[in-house]
Amino acid sequence: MPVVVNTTSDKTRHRILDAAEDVFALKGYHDAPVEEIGRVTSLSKGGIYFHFPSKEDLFFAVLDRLARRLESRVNRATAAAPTHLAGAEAAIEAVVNALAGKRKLARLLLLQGYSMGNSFQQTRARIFNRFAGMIERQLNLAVENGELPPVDCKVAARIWLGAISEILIHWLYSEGPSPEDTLPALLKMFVNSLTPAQARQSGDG
Amino acid sequence: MPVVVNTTSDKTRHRILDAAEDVFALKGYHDAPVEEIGRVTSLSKGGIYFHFPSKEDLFFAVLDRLARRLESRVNRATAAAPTHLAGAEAAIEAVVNALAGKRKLARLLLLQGYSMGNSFQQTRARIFNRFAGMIERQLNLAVENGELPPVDCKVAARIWLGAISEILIHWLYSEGPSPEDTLPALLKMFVNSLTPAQARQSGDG
DNA sequence: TCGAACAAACCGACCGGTCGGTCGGTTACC
DNA sequence: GGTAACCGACCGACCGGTCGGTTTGTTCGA
Repeated sequence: MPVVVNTTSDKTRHRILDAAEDVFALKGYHDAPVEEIGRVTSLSKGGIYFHFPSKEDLFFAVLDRLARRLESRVNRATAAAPTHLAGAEAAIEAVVNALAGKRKLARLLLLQGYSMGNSFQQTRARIFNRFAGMIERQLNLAVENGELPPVDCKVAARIWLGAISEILIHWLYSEGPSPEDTLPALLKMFVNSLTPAQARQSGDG
Repeated sequence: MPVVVNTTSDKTRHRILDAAEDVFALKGYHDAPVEEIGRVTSLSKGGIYFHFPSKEDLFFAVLDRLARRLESRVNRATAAAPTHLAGAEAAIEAVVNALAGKRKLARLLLLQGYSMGNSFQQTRARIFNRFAGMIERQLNLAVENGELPPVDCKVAARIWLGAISEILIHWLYSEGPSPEDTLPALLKMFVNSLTPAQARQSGDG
């Protein structure tokens, strides 16, 4: 039942993906010559092209693998949550935690994805849409379940996806503390944003 | 007092910036040959290079001009707001409104730089930091003024900058309705996120 | 056990095209 | 006649992709 195929070829394929992940993450699409991926793999350019039809395809394969891994991690986190709202929080937390420790992967997923130019945009959109969808689904369930008042879940999911993305990107440059430290504040605002505000007393400061 | 210099040269410089704005916005940095900017300007490649030392410099000049314009627009909006919290809202609204009507500029500011490679990241960070700072300042004032309870204004500003950025990017891809339509929902969540939530009743659905 | 036969995996020189940047020269204007 | 503005042919580097050829591994018949 498991799809066991060509062992040798498969192993090499993964070696190439690993190397490409490193090189693309570090240099971006255009500044990463295929030859360099070959160097890291101890393979020639021809060897790479034996396994992948083009540089673009290789790049897409790297991103897809990464997104799939992250996605399953998020799914596990949401499944373990006691409520749907907690599931949404867990989803956000999972993404941040997964990328906070790994600058390389964060760079790849959040920045270098754009580096290919216009032809890549659909893929970026697809990946981000998938994650937005995961948050949105949790929020919808939370609303149906009465955990939340009716809110625009589509917009909310997009907002918070953007929020964590920007937090992570900023961390990538700023060399500041880990974004995991800002998680409590972020999650608090997240929940607050979805629940009606208390009647505010007029300013007294 | 205003720096009036070389009229001829200055005019051409602006013509080049205008053309570059178009071409870069449409094609992205990497896929926009300098010659094409020349074609639009009715100038030769050499003519371009007489006014700008490199393609990178030209691109940065385009971005700077755009960011500066947007910034002054935001400043005007915040200055006109009755409270500091309203100022923060106005800042967000101003950015969205400014870019919602102009796909071209939004693409340029939010996407097309990345194909330049890593040297773009610093500029991206600088621009985003400026806008985050503008929001943060308003929030700090609002807190000082008692319009808001104490919140982590740095994190909040970054979050909401990311939110509007992602909303706009998604709109750029999705060809959906204008992001101005999501503004009410967005601003409501924005204010809610900064104010303590009502005691929530336990789920009853 | 050997080795012929075949294919999968891999090599790396090379091609073709692109494009940033240069530079000797020309034009326009004072 | 001097200078700022501009031209455009050209250079050189880079790099994705190709392809004829070599190596490695596997199969199978004698």
